[in-house]
Amino acid sequence: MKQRLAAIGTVETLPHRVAAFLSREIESGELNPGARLPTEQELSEKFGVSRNVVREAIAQLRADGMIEARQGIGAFVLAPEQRAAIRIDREALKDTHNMERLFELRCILEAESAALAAARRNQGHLDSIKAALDRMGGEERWEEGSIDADLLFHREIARATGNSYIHTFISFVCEQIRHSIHYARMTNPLHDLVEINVGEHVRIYQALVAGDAEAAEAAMRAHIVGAANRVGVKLPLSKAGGAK
Amino acid sequence: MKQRLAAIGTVETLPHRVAAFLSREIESGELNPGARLPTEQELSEKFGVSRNVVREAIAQLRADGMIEARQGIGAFVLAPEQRAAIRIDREALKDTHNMERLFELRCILEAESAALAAARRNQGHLDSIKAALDRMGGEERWEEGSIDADLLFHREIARATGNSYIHTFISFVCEQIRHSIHYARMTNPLHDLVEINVGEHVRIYQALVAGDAEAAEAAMRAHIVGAANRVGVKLPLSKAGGAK
DNA sequence: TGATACATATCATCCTACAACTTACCTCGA
DNA sequence: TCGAGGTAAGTTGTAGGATGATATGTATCA
Repeated sequence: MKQRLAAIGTVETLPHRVAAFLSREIESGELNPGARLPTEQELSEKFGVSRNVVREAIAQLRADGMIEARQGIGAFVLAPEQRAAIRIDREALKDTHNMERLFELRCILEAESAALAAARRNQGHLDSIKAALDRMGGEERWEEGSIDADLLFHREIARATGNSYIHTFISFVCEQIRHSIHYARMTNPLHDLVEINVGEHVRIYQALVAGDAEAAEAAMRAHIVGAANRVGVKLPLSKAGGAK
Repeated sequence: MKQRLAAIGTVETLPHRVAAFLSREIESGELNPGARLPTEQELSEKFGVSRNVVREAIAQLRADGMIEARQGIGAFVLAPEQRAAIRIDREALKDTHNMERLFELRCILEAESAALAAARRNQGHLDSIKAALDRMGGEERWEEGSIDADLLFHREIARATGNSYIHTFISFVCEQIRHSIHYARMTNPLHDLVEINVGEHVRIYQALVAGDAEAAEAAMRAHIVGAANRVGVKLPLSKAGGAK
C-alpha cells in the first residue's frame, strides 16, 4: 500500500502547474508556433506566483523545445517538429482511443525488436530474461511484483537488441502503459487483478533461445495484442491478425 | 545562411549547462538511482552560480523524471525506467555507432508505419504526401529546402497512420537525425551536398496510392537503408537485407 | 537623410528572506 | 530507564527586488 502512495506521490509544485498550463495551451493550438508568450512579469501576475516560479516553468518548456526565449525580446512558441523531447500526456491516456494508439506503437516497436533480439542475444541476455520470466510466474505473484517482472522481461529483451535507443523507447512506452493501467485499476475496482499470461511470455522466450527471429516477432506480436485485449483494448493492427 | 545561424542559435544558458552536467553524471552512472544529489547550495557553490540557476536546472531534470526532489530532504536520482520524457543526447550522435543505432530504430518505426499508412490513408493524406514529394524534386532544390521537404514527406506518411503517437515518435527521430547530419555537414565540408534519392520516395508514394501495405513497407525499408548508406552509415538490419 | 545616442522593454542572473517540511536531538516526566 | 513531546537545524519551495545583458524603438544632431 505504501508502494502505491510512493508511486502517486508526485506533489504538484507551482512551476509544474504553470508549465502544464502553458503546455496545454500550446498543444491545443491556442498558442500557435511563432506566437509570443506573455512576459514573465505578466505571467507571474496572471498566475499569482513569483517570477521565479514562472522562470522554472519556462525553463522546462524550453528544455523540451516547445518554446524559445530570447533575451531582450521575449519567448516564442516553436513548431512541433522542433521538440527536443518526447513526453506523453498521461491525462490523455484515460481515453481508450489513445491507449489503443499507444499499444499499436508498442507493438510496432517490440515485434521487430524481438526479431533483432533473437538474432543478437547472448547467454547473459537470456539469463536476465529468464530471471524476469521466473519472477513473473514464481512465488512473488502479488500484483505489483509480477507486473514489475513483466516490464522487466520486456526491457531485458529490448536490451538484448544491443541498441540503447530501442531500449529507451520501449522502456518508455511500456512504462506509460503501466502507469495508465495502474491508475485505471485504482479508479475502477472491477479490474483489480491484472491477468498476466505466462504462456505467451514463455513462447517469446523459447523463440529467443532458439534464435528464431520470425518466431520471436510473431510471438511478441501475439502477446501484445493479447495484453491489450486483457485490459479492454482491441488492436486494429493489420499485420497482427492475418499476415504471415 | 541566416537559416543556419537560426538553426544553430541555441544559446548555452547557465541552467542548461548545469542540467547537462548533472544529466551526464546520472547517465554515466556516477550518480546511481536512489543516490542523493548535493544540496542546492552546495551545487550553486560548486558551479559558481546562484541558487536560482541551480533550481532551474533541477526543475528540468525533475520534469524529465530523472530526479525527484522532496521538500525538507533533498533531491534523489530516479531509476531510468521512471523517465517521463525521452531525450537524445546530440553529442552522442557524433559517434557513428550511435547514429547507426538511431537509423535502425527509425527503420523499425517507419517501415511498419508505412504499411499502416498504406492501409489507412485517405485522399487528403495522399495529397499532402504528394505535395512534399513535388517540393523535394522540384525547382526549390537548394539543400535546406529539399531536406525540409524530405522530412515533411516522412512526417506526412506518419500522420496518415492516424496514430498521433506514431507521428510524434517518427517526427522526433527524423529530426534528431537531420540535426546531426546538418552538424556533420558543417564540420566536414566533404559532405557538403546531401543527396536525396527521389526515386526511392516515388516508390513509397506509389505503394501508398495503391494501398499496398507490403510494398510500402518494403519500399520504406529500402529507402531508409539507402539514406543511411548515403550519409556513411551501414545498417546491419536482419530484415532489411534478405528476409521478405 | 542618415547615423549616433538614449530610453525602454525583456530576459538572465544574483541576492536575501521567509515558509513548509523532514530529521535528529534533546528535554522532561513517568 | 524509557517514552513522549518539543525544539533546533537542515533542505527544498516560494516570494520579491536589484542588477546585467540584449534587442527595439525613438529622438537628437550633423
